[in-house]
Amino acid sequence: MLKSHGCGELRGEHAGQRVTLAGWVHRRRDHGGLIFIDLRDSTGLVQVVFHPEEAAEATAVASDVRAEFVLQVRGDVVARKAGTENPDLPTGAIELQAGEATVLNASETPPFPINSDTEVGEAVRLRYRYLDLRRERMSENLRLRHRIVKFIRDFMDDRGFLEIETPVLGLATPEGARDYLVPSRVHPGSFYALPQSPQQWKQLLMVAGVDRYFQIARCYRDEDLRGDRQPEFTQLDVEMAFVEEEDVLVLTEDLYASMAREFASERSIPSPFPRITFAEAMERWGSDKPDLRYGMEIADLSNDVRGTEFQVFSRAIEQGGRVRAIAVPGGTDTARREVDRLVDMAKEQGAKGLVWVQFLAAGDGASDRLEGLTEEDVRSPVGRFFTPEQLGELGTACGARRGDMLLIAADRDAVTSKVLDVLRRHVADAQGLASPDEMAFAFITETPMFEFDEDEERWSAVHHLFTAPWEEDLGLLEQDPGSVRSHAYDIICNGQELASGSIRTHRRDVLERVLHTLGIGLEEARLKFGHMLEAFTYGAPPHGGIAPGLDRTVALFAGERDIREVIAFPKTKSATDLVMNAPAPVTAKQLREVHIELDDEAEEALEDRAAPTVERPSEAWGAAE
RNA sequence: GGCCCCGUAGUGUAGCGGCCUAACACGCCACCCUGUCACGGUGGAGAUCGGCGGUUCGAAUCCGCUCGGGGUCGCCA
Repeated sequence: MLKSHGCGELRGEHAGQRVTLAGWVHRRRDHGGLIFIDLRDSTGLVQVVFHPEEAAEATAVASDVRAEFVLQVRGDVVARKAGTENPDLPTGAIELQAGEATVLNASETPPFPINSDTEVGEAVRLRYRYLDLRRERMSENLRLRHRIVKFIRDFMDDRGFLEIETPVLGLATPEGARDYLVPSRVHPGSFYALPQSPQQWKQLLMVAGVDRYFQIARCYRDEDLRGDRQPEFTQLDVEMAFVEEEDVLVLTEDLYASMAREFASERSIPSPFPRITFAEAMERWGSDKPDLRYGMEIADLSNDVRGTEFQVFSRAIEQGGRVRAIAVPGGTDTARREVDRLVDMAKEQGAKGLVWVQFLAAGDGASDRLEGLTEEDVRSPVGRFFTPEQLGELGTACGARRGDMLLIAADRDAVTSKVLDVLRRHVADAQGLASPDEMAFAFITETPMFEFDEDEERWSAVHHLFTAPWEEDLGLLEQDPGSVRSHAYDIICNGQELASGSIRTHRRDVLERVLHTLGIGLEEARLKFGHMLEAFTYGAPPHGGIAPGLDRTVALFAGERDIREVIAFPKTKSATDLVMNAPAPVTAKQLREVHIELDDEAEEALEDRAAPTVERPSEAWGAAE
């Protein structure tokens, strides 16, 4: 080894020892004689002192060294002189008196500072990801991710789960996301698909008699990206045989509660995790993944406004919709411009409009209840349709006080839910209502089995087609698919879905009826799912599972908003890798081998293909090899 | 695929028709400084404003296209 200790490991008790360290020059403080260097490696930082009188050669080396040079130093660990300790540093009680120093490698000045957490543009960070990962925040995220993965492996192992790898080269699936395809050289015209998840493999493992399976599995989806979506991401894939919904939920709660204790002991979690049905979540928050850290629940005002002459409300109700609202605390202070913005946001979500009512704050000491309101106490575009008392009653129904603002939407439930959910989250964000010290876990259960796809005019599976419908709803499968409940469930936290799973249909007859409802004919089913249908005829055990998103889970514990911050080498929004510059064209020979021909669009795109925007000084260097 | 935002020295920002011969901070280079730890001091180098085209007497500033990054809706679980 080129070093005897990690830089960050040294403590007072090491004083007097002779050690060898190796690491990067984090920062250099040259006093024109005496030189201090903060040496950094994966374990942390330590201060190295170079005394010109005691180690002239080493000091000469130190004076030529620059940021990010790789340096090896041999010397004595000494307690710092009284008054020169640094309490901000774990190693601040001691320092290394350099005896010898060797430059193991020089470094160009990095494109952005490694030794400070200055904000740097995404593109530059991704282009030089290996340098970005050297920075404290990123290296801590990598470390946390490792600890979480290790924790999960130990946790699953303790409970008798077997980690089994499944193929990456598989079969394209007709349902769900777009597949990444891999052309076959040996079978001209045929393609593998990268797995969107190991869903079918893990169910086959259940048929194989593996009672308890898990895998830290990479999944691939060729869809447009977001801050919380990458083309390749990682799931903790879990499946169990001979279980019911309750068993999976209990395991999942145990896992997340344990992780929260281990990695976020300072944050509060609910115990037990609330169970909320899908229908209740939509009713109270308009979302299947509500942020439960704050209130502003949706109230149904339909009965209060049923007979109103304000047609926006009455007509919406006549047409089968409802009038629903949330009360924004302190919303009366909202500037007119911001209120207009809320109206625009509502329209973007498909609402025809948004009615708002502001209840002006009462004078000092007066009650803030919505009683005895006068014209002056209320501000609203629909003021002339309602008396102040009527508006006050609407407000009271929403739990509003004086000073608050009602946001009222009138439409089909699908629209009002979506609109009020977006507004609720927006307002909470703007007002900082969500406490960072809270992790509001909850399960969402009784998810509908199907939803109607308006575009394709057919039913599609909300979770996926192997999900088991409720036994008591089986009769509705053909007549009223929309009201069939399923044994699909999600675990959510702070407005994010962390995992979803289900009890599967292990019976072939039920699976065939589900396929029928989805409009997948027997012939097509045999072609795409024949292996599953077949496997289920050989004594498939009842089984079910769940698949937590690992990236989101780590991001949650790391306090990161964006899963890119917890992935070592993420891709940009356009699914490119800025480090390697992938994807890239391949040679004509490679294309011929896999029997692929480019169309005109592809040829044109290759001609216009932009040179890398960021200069690559190292390219000439690489080309010489 | 639609809509929106951004693109100025190495990094982060300012400038938003002529005052820009492009400013500031950090970084970088040189010199000075023996106890600092975001060390300090003095001096200096460094961008023609992502690219292309247009408007204008005049463009970093306005317009169009394009490339790249990001957000959002669709898509995706």
